[in-house]
Amino acid sequence: MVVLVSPGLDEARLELGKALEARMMVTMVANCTVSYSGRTGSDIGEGERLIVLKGDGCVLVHRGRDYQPVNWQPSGCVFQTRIEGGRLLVKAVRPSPLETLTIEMDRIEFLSTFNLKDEAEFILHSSEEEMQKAILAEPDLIEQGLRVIDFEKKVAPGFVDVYGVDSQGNTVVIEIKKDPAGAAAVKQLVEYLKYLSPAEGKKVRPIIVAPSLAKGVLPTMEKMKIEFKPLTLQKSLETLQKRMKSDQKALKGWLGDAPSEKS
Amino acid sequence: MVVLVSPGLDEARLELGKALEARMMVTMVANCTVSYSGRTGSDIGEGERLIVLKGDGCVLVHRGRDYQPVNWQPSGCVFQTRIEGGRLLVKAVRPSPLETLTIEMDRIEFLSTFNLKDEAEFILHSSEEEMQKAILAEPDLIEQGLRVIDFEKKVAPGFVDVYGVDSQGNTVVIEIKKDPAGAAAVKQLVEYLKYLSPAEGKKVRPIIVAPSLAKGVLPTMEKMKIEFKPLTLQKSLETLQKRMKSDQKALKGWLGDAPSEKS
DNA sequence: GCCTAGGTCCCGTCT
DNA sequence: AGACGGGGCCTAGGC
Repeated sequence: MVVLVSPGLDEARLELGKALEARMMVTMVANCTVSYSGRTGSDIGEGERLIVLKGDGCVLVHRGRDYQPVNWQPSGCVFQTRIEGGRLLVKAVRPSPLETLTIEMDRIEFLSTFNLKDEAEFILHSSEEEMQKAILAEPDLIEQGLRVIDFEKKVAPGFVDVYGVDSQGNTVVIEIKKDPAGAAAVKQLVEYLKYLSPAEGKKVRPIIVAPSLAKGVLPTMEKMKIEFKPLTLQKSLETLQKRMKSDQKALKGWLGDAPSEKS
Repeated sequence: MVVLVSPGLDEARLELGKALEARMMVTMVANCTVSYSGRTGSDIGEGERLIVLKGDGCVLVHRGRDYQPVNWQPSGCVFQTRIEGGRLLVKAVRPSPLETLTIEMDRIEFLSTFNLKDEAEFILHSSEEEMQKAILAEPDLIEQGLRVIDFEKKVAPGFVDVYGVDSQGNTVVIEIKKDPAGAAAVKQLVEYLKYLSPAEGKKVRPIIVAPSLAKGVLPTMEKMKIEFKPLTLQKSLETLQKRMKSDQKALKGWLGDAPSEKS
């Protein structure tokens, strides 16, 4: 770890180069201008900003406010540094699509480099995927007798979340949303319908599964005969939890209560 | 500006509190766990991360790699700090939607606080808007004789980018895309067509203006009789540039070559 | 490489 | 407030 307060440009460039070489993270606070050129272009004049360069080749330039960086570059960039006209220039070039971020610093308040030890796994509890898992594990969440045939099924250009048949032999097409389902969700489902046919003498039943419906969509849904089945993340998680417990119990039974091996 | 290297928890909490009170930016590097609870939930175990807290109440927790923060909170949060069980806890609570981010640090490598002076304006040279401006300034970019009547014209489900008449009196409806136009662009344009009628004995001519077309859309476009006019952002910018120069020349002429005032 | 869809998307804008 | 669309969106998964 290196911490420099108000380093000279040469000193800063030296540490910066060493750190980038070693794939370390660098944070700087500097008075700078930033310009971007690529898919579009941008410019911002002089100001003090926090600059973060990571070992995987991404860049963040943050102002004193706002969640979003004012300029950035995603992972995979090649860095160059050089001193020119009394300024420290840092270029981050992304090869594809070709994009260039250029930071020109004339006064560096502060520079530090770190090697962050972090092997932890990130666990996100629940999203659409959890709802899908719950439906696959327990189709009765939607309705009794539903059998799931496929999921993430490819139709024309897109993917049906869950695809199955109901107890009457009708085709069931489910679009899952974790947030209140709006017009976009309905449109998506309607689009899929064009490419799906029911069995002989049967119907296709499009169903939106979501915690609730946005306000304007009811008329369209009625017109298109789309059904709505409320399901929350909460409920999905509970279902999966229960399922896991009963699976464990079943496993115990199979193994005669012996503790299972660890992988 | 304050810079502390390996501060104790109490010292860190003191500086943190002072900085947050003063709406300054704080950056820390610490061994920590982070948990989030709100629209969904997440957890991550022990690891060293870069933590940024800004004066407008947003938080970023960055790992050693990846462009995106592993955890975050947008602007508008209320911060709380406290020491508990040998750890420094920082909570960032967002009132609506109610979400809580909790960072528990047990070893702080580094803490710094800054007051960033930055009044610069951010200028994005970009995108659809420049292309639209270019077309409005020079309709001949699309075809000779085109007259623009309106832009961002409201029709039932959205806004028509540019709306005009061609030299034959046909209605022209233009959808602009800065990227290769895909199925979505075609669909959007088709949607608008339902709500637009041509003049007596005339046609409605839908035109997609984009640098190129995505691969699958040609059949649909032919079927729907949608025209394609290639236009790049580059070309648009050149046109606007030229336009600006000629405007300046005209202005100079008006002012008798006097240098224009600075605002 | 392109295309599709999701995200704790974030963000502005309008009703 | 909710709803809708755009973003240099980013990112993951298929093909």
